[in-house]
Amino acid sequence: MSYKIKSRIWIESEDNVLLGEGRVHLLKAINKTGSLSKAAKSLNISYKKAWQLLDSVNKSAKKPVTINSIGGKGGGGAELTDYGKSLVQAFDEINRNCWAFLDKELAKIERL
Amino acid sequence: MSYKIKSRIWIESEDNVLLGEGRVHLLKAINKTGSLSKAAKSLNISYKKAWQLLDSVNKSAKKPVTINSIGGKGGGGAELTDYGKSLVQAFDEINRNCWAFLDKELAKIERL
DNA sequence: AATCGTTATATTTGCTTAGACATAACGATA
DNA sequence: TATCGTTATGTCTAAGCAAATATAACGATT
Repeated sequence: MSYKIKSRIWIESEDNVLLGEGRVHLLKAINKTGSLSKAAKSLNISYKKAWQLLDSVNKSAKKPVTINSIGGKGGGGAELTDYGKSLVQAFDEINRNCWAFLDKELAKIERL
Repeated sequence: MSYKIKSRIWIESEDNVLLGEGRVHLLKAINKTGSLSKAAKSLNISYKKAWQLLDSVNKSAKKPVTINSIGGKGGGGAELTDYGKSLVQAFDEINRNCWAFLDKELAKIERL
């Protein structure tokens, strides 16, 4: 009962990271705010870091994860593609399943 | 097929880390060499880092994980207790099971 | 009591990484 | 064509963390 088991999972393609917890948080924030800069602010990370993360996600994904537009109405913005939304959903599901799985496994330590 | 899913798991008690991959590597090396300093060398980490890791393990464990002796024949040494050995074994098993579990889950991403 | 290799611990040095700052490019709208 | 808020990118500084260095304490063996 007194121990907690924790995990971090991430998905790589080649040697780039496609998705991890930070990247998924960012994608969710983009979906909520419609803009990369607003998403960065809401997560309290610098715009640059957010941009680098998003760039790396789009570069290692098979299909575009976001559509980014520069200039125009409101200066531009970013929004998730359907593919991006389903990636986020799948990652969350895997993560939740992993936690549940590990919680069961932890018993092997508790009973020692 | 082109994506890989990776994970790191660790076990906490209160807010100290009991076991993680680095700590388990260290425990295995101690078991092999019979000494903390030799274990550190074999893992290419500084003695100080090794000592800090081991100290934190022993502080957060319910029972002693290693027996460390200072001075005496050969200057001293460190060896795993039976409890320590079974902790290492259990952690390895959980880790392997987690990998297998996640490999199956990855299909949810591949088929998007 | 002198030796030896170890555990145990503090201090300082260096390096990688994150953050702050600055600025260019863009295009719809007015 | 001037404005505006955004995306996109470079540079420089700061800070946190890892590594290197130094040294004390220890006790069986000789």
